[in-house]
Amino acid sequence: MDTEIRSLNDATLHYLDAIYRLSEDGEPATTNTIAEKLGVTPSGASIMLKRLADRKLVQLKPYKGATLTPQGVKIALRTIRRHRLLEVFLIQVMGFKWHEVDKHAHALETVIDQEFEDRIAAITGNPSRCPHGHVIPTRDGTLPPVPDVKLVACPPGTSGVIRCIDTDNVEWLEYFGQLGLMPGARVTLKSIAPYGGAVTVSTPRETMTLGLQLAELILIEPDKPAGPSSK
Amino acid sequence: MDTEIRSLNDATLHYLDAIYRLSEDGEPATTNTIAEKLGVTPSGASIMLKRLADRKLVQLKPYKGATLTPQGVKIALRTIRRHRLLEVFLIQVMGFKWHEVDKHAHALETVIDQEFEDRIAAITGNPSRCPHGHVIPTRDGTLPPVPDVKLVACPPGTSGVIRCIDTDNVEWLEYFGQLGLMPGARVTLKSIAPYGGAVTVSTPRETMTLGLQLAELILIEPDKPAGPSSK
DNA sequence: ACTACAATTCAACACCAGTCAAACTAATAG
DNA sequence: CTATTAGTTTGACTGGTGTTGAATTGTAGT
Repeated sequence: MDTEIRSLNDATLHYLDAIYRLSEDGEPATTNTIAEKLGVTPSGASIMLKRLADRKLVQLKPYKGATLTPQGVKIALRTIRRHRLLEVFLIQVMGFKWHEVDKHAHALETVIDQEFEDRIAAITGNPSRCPHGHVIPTRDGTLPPVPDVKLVACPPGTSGVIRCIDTDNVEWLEYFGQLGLMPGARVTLKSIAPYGGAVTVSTPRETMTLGLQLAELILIEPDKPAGPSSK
Repeated sequence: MDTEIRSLNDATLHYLDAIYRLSEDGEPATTNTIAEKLGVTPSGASIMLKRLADRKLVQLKPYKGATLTPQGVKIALRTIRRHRLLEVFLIQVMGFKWHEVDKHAHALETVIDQEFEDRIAAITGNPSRCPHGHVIPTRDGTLPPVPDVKLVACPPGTSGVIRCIDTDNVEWLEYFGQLGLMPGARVTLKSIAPYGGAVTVSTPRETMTLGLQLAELILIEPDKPAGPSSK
């Protein structure tokens, strides 16, 4: 192994993690959003970003935001792998609820070592996704692509299987859980009211209505059409 | 709960832990031994001790060593509880070997919270001792007394059950494990050669000879004499 | 009582991660 | 094209934990 030994302390890892997640959409992560996510002031984040840039972990365009360097990505993915494996472990082995695991995983992700990571992976059966459905990076630092699509981007009538509930908000997760909307559940999109209106979805058991903000968090794998029907 | 919130960071907890363990014999912990245990220079430890004294966590007699205040003891015992519970968990649930768990427990002991501690305690069945036999402090911060005595302090011929292997030395633990000398095992003290010589002990399976340094680490609960034989 | 030595503390400094308040962009509105 | 403003950076400082090296203290030996 190599990309390891240089003072990768807690703070550094949390910054890289945050930057990675904020720039998943392709846009650089801004100082403000990073600061908010980490609970520090923008000035603090700004200083820290400069330090990370000095260490070649992020590429910094002043006043424009930060993106990770390949080095930074590698380290971030390792932390994210540990976070997500820990989440699986905390539910499978320790009996936590799916809305409780994020904070524990966050605390643990920077203190476990490779040996511990490997052990968790083995015990949990090398899962490919975390309990919320996020893909777990592989040990060698790659992130397998997935066919997930936003439920609300599908035409009404679409059915499929939920693959991910894309949030770490505790209350929302608990709510989704109560509704039975979690990875593995079958859903059908009934309708989307226009202009940010309510979204109606049904599971085999019930039909329910969600605000768009929540509905947008649902990622599904749509059913394959029965045959090779074109058009 | 109360004794909690004031910046009890990593370093503080590790110091209190170290001081507690070094002063278990009644003697104050010296600056040098603390420094050595924590891997810092004596000057660093000295400074830190003063700070801990300012916070009323240790009582400091300059040039003479440090002992914990009741406050400090309480916090130290909580950390030690977490450490030892983690050790049990790491073996029982995660399948680590008994000589591997100390370092992992050390890394984790300062980051888990009360909820996590309670969960581990529940999963492991509220054990009263760690895998090496050290007593686990109770949740309310008391340390139940135990009847352990040093094997080498017993007269030759004494039989009993090993209750504790009192070291965290990885190699030694591994060696003890290979010999089957671990808590729960029956042993009989055969002989102790004078002037720090070899100690011969036997288990139901075999007879073996240990250096005094190792033999001193074995704590047993001697068999009760068959009846109320006086003398 | 004096000396020698080890243990300890002190002084000065360094590093990291943060704060607040002030200065500075970059983009937008008029 | 300037004025405003939201977002960002800088400067000066703080708190926490360390280091090195010099000064100090305690203790044991003669």
